[in-house]
Amino acid sequence: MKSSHNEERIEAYLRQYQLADVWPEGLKKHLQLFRLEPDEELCRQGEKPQYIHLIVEGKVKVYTTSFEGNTLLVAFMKPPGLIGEIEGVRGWDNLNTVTAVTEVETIGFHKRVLGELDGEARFIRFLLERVTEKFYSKSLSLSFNLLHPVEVRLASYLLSVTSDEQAGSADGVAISTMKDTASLLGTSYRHMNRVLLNFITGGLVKREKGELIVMDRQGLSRVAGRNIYEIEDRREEP
Amino acid sequence: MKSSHNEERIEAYLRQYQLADVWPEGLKKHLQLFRLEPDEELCRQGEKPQYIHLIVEGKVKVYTTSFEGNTLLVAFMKPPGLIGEIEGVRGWDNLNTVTAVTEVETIGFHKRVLGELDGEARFIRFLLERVTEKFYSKSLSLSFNLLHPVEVRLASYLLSVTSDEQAGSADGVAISTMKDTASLLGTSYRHMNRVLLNFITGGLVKREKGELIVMDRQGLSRVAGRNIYEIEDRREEP
DNA sequence: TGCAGGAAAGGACATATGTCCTCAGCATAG
DNA sequence: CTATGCTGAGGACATATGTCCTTTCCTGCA
Repeated sequence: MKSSHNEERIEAYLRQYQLADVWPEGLKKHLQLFRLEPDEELCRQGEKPQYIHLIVEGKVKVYTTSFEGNTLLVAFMKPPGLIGEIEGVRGWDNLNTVTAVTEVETIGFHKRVLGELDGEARFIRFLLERVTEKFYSKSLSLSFNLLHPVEVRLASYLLSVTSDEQAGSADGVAISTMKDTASLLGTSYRHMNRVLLNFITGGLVKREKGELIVMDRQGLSRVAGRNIYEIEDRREEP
Repeated sequence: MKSSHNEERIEAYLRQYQLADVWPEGLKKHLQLFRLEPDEELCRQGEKPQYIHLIVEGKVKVYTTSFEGNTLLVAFMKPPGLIGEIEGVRGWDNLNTVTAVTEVETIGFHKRVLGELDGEARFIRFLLERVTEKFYSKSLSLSFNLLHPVEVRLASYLLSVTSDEQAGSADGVAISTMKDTASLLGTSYRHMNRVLLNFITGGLVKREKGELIVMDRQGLSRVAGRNIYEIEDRREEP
């Protein structure tokens, strides 16, 4: 993870996401720009968090490991998502592990700065709104897991890890990572394989020298219902 | 649901839960004391929320109904839990239905008052902390559901609905409500019955003229592992 | 008294998923 | 080139859970 202080780009991002007037002036001088390669770790469950990050570019995945050792996919997050704010506010250790799926850029500041912002009602209000939003997404994604079979979750997952970027072209997932994927989805590798076989039979995906190629996004979407792992904006009601 | 303006009791409660200095003065004159009988509804999923409630007495259960019609137990909540603050902050409709398990008292204020508190950093900060806490509990309880069989969830549930109050004495649950219970636990009545049969065989509970009697809390606890539906305080790290 | 109808219990079977094991293919050391 | 060992695919079986149906029992009403 590399960091820099490129102020223009930071400013540009803040403006892009309309945060320029929410973030207190006193905070701005502490902001850093971070950059991660795919698979790089932004933070790890159980460790003391150092920075609070705003994702401004790319996509990360958030997962958690249970006491028994199972891992569980919590969410994918895209701009303008916050990472580490809950732990930062509470002084907890990280609840989740976050890794980059694509190339990622974040704007971060050290959690120590949070202490200086106690009086900044506006910023705290901003945090509050983000946390409520996250709460909602988490509710949604976990009940999604609870209420849908692996087939649906896997379809949803495949759509998430391969989406947009090269929209038209065939988009591969390394099979070597599929083992982790299985546990991320809360199932066994064996079972995922079974489900995968169905997808292959149905022409939705195909295996090709160590990669999994999505052939039919439409078809996968049909299986997935709504692609619930993605965190979207939720409109406010008037 | 009955409401009153008994200021002394409200004050006493606020002091009891050490909230007297957090809640802005301007808010205090809007506070009302609510009282609910068992099974009474505090709020219903999908409706526009009117009040934000602080539970000061008794226990409520929080559940959600999915698009497909399955209901899912989200949590039990005891003092000093907040209800409706997330929806209130965001202007959403209620995400969950909340009903009283025991007799319940809450301190509530109309959500309209929230708008007047925008500048009250301290109170917003208070809300923020509650929401993060809730976020944590929700994470825990939903992954609990996801990672444990019905047997464990049912044991946990039985401990929750019958707990403390009459600690020693046999404590009954109406079987007629067990159908709802099944769907609250995210399983079918049929399956719950199967599990129940095991409990009965094992002497953990017994059936008796329309009631289910917990015979062996110890034993149930052993099955439940940690009784996860209860929302406890989570200590902050220094 | 006897019957319709509903609630509770549980039987039978199907499906979803987990665990353990085997087998084939490939890579790499010797 | 062959032995060794790993990785990925998939077979066999067990378990957890869902769906549908039948039986039993009670209750209110004709």
